Amino acid sequence: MDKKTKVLRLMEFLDSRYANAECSLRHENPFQLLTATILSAQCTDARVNIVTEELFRKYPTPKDLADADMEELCGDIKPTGFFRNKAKSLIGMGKKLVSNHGGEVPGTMEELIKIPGVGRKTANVILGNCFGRPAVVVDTHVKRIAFRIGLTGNTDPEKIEQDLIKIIPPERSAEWSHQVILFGREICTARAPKCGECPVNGICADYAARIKKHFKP
DNA sequence: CTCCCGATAT
DNA sequence: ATATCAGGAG
Repeated sequence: MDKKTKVLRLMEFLDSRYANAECSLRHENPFQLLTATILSAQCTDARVNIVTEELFRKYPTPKDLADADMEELCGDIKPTGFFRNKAKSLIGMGKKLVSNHGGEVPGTMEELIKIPGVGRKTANVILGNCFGRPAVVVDTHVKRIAFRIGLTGNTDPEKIEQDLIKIIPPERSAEWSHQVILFGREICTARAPKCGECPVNGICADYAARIKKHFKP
């Protein structure tokens, strides 16, 4: 089965199961989403949302983050893990927005990835959710699922992004990313994927390999 | 490539 | 006990 057929069937399933999928990081503006996304590295969205509830009250603007005390900010975000790296990133991000972008979140990939703590994944979250731009978000779930199904043979996130851009309709790429992430949390999990109850196991290269391995004549 | 790191599920 | 969670920097 070719990739385009797989993507078509996958999207059909995703639309039926996860209609109107939205960003699961709680936010009210681009600055808040950027903050939450930086915190979301190797951490569940649910935990980020717990932390940001208070964080957004304490640091409502980029300037507030720019002026934040390092030790205090570490304490504020500690439950999300990697807190020293993330605190440094958030302060650097605040300073960058104030000094280079008039306190606003920029809307291009080129500018976004120059911000401390922001790589292509985080940049695509912002472009897709705040600017309505085509954006395939290659996070741990998208990476795992694209590889399992056989939509890519690459393991490098940027190459996976390039592979997916060719086969996902641009106007739907942002929502597609959300849907795949929900699918990854619920069914196609990293540790023990629920292949038996997976509605799209028929298009999955990894599932086919598992079946073949278990079936020994 | 390694390091960063707390919380949760398995 | 260990793998994993909306990764990025050096």
